[in-house]
Amino acid sequence: MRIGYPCINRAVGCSSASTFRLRSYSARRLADSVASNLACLKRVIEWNRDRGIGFFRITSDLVPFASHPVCTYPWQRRFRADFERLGRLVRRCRMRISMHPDQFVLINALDPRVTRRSVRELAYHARVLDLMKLPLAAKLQIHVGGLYGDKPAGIARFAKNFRLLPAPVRRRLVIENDDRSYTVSDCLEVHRLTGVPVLFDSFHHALNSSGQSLREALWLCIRTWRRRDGPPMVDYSSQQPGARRGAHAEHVDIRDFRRLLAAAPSSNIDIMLEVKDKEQSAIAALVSCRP
DNA sequence: AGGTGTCAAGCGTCC
DNA sequence: GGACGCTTGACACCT
Repeated sequence: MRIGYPCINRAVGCSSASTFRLRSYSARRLADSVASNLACLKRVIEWNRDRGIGFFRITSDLVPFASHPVCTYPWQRRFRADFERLGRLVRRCRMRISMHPDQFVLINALDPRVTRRSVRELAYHARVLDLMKLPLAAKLQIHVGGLYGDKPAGIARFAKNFRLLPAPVRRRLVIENDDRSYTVSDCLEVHRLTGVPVLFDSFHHALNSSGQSLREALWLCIRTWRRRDGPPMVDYSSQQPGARRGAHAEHVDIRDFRRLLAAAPSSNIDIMLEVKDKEQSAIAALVSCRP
């Protein structure tokens, strides 16, 4: 089992997500940002490796505006060697990598222009993982998408558009149950139609349940992962006491976290802690698992 | 140097 | 119809 955290490391003292405003776009600005982001990403991966953290989500801001028409800079060619070096580092320490394109990415949008932009954005994410030469176990996780007042139609549209995705995207894509629209059962239906693995989010399941117990939902999702997809990924977070329902906790609640571990059928899963203090909670969770 | 309004993209919810 | 939240953090302009 590997434990990880998303995107930002507050301890290492640099950011791999530095960006700028669209108005300030220039080839120079982009190249400088990417160079600085990649240098920081290397430091973060080494930081994780040295502390036994084997799972990490790379920020979508690694290459700012990568899928925007304004970005004509050949960043893939310019930074090819840097991506390859990073990929070698990741593979050497057997680290698991994921990415999570943000809420604007909708495979099942009603507006075909939105879907088109989403595919471009997904292609950028897949390109990053491909440039690093990471195995297919390095995944892109998204939600099923918009509801538009008709869930069965939303699921059908996802399944239809999934088949049209470029292969580099399709083979890395996984879907995650979300906190208000598509439940674990809905995601399992999408899996039945498309074969796409389901990433179980324990907090979202608690907020937007389809009736299964934690254990049952976890097992059902785990079964959707094939060997080539790598160990099933799971997102974990908990409610911040006193905050808005759905607000992520400041720090991991170790007792709650252990409930998730106890529900798992084996240790062959990778768990991402979506907690505000990021690497600190990952370390705390790791320590709690040690005998 | 420090304060703060605002930032590419879309949905659903609440007012 | 508009503000807000979503993995929010940090950019960029203001004083």
